[in-house]
Amino acid sequence: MSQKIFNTATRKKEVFKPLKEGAVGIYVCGITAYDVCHVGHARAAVVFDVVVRYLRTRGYQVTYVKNFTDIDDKIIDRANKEGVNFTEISERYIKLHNEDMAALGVQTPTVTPKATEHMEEMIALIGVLEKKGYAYCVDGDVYFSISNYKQYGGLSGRNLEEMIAGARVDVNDKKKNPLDFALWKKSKEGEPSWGSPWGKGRPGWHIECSAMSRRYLGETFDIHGGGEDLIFPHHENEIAQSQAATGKPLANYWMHNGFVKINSEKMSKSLGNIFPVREILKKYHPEILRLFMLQSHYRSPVDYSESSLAEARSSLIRCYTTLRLLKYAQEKLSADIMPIMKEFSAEEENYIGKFKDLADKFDAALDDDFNTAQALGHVFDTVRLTNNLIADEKNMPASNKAEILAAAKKIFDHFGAVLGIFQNDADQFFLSDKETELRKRGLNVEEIESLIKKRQAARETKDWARADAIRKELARLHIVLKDSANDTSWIIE
RNA sequence: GGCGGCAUAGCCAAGUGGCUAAGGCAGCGGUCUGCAAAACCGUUAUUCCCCGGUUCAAGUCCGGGUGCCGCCUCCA
Repeated sequence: MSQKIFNTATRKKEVFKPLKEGAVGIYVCGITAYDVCHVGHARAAVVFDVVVRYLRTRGYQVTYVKNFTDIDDKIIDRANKEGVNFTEISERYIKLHNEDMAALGVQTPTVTPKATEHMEEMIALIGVLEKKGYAYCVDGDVYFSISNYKQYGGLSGRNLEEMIAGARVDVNDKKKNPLDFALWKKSKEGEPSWGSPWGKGRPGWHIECSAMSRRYLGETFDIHGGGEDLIFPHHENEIAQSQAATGKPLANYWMHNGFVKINSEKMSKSLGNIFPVREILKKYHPEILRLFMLQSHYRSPVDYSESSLAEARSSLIRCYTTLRLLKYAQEKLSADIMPIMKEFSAEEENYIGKFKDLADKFDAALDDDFNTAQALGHVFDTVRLTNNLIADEKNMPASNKAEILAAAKKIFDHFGAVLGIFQNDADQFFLSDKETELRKRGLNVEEIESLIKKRQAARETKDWARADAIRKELARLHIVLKDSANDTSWIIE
């Protein structure tokens, strides 16, 4: 089956055809480095991480470019507030961004260019636009002239009259048209600046993406992505700049991820509901956050709340419980001596066929515009099938069993590699989850363990009343016990 | 005011013309267990916001209505 992508430019799902057979160039707008990353950044990062991971498992050679805006008004503001150089701000937040992304299991893009390191390219590009009559300089500022670029508005589906009628664009006497946007901004006294043919200044926001995508991916590349808020004006402006300069399409497919809402409200500074990634990760395992986001389609809005993360946690625990059972079953088996290989029974063939079928369906879901929600449905079906298998395996010859378990493991590895989950050893996951939950609830491990020991002693003397009393006591702390032949394990719910 | 999106069970969420409307969470009944937990089996939407229409056939297409949301200003 072929890859399909919903293209914002046409508002349709299209069959993906890369410019170069077997290779994909993708550019995603990264962060402006002036504050720590929040859930919204995390979603965009995870969405495109999965896109790139999946395309790679499909055999594409992917060049993934994600930029850092490291010079911008907000960065300068912050630097002024703290009384430090702007580079100190941008470097600090780039570093924190990288830590957050690593924690989320987001793979590092192929190239992560910074705006300040591409001044020459930007200035050259502005020069071309000026020469071709698409840009004009007023008093040290350079603006892109919308009226000279007839296709303006193509991506967002707006026309000039409508936008002017919208009349919410800022008033600036220097601009010929209120929708014209800055390519180059004259610097004020004391502001960071770079020399240019138009005098000292710094680049406008949009030009960096045009310059850097061109440098690393060429004049036309396959996929351009970002958050849906970037459609207008950022991506519209990028298209105008790049296409006016080259006369060629900028990108063939435009992908935009939906927003993260917080308890059904828009996340915004004024509402004070910004959730930084690092705060969330103190309370939840990173894969929980990933799973939560991947359970919705990437273009839909997703509503972040404590309860939805708690639900995602239960779902992930379901998966890791099975992964752990699978691991134990395999370990137990490898300790046994392998008898001679037998033919598969009809029942065993049935398992193998079903696993194969689920793996195919998983890929088909991702082929269809990266439908991770549907793909996860198949992951959970695989969990159930694996549980069935583990319950059934007693009747199977060891060698056949080993083969089927290995097939199941391989499928989970594939799911995990694409979605960036199941990347922990199962026991490790439960350990880490337990630590997080204990910290969150301020519970003490020693106390719990000591109660469990007392209960164990009571059980040995068959003092069920006492054992149950302790179980009840722990249940009040949301601790659920699981008894096995000779010990008791526990988990926090 | 302009442009766009969404509305599916108690909650979250796939499905965009055709077999029994995925999956997760929560709940209930059962198997297992000293009791539990996990797992498994069964169960929880005669119906997809409302009203019309197209069609042999609609959650899925078209028209109208209602409600919610996003963008148009920096924003993932």
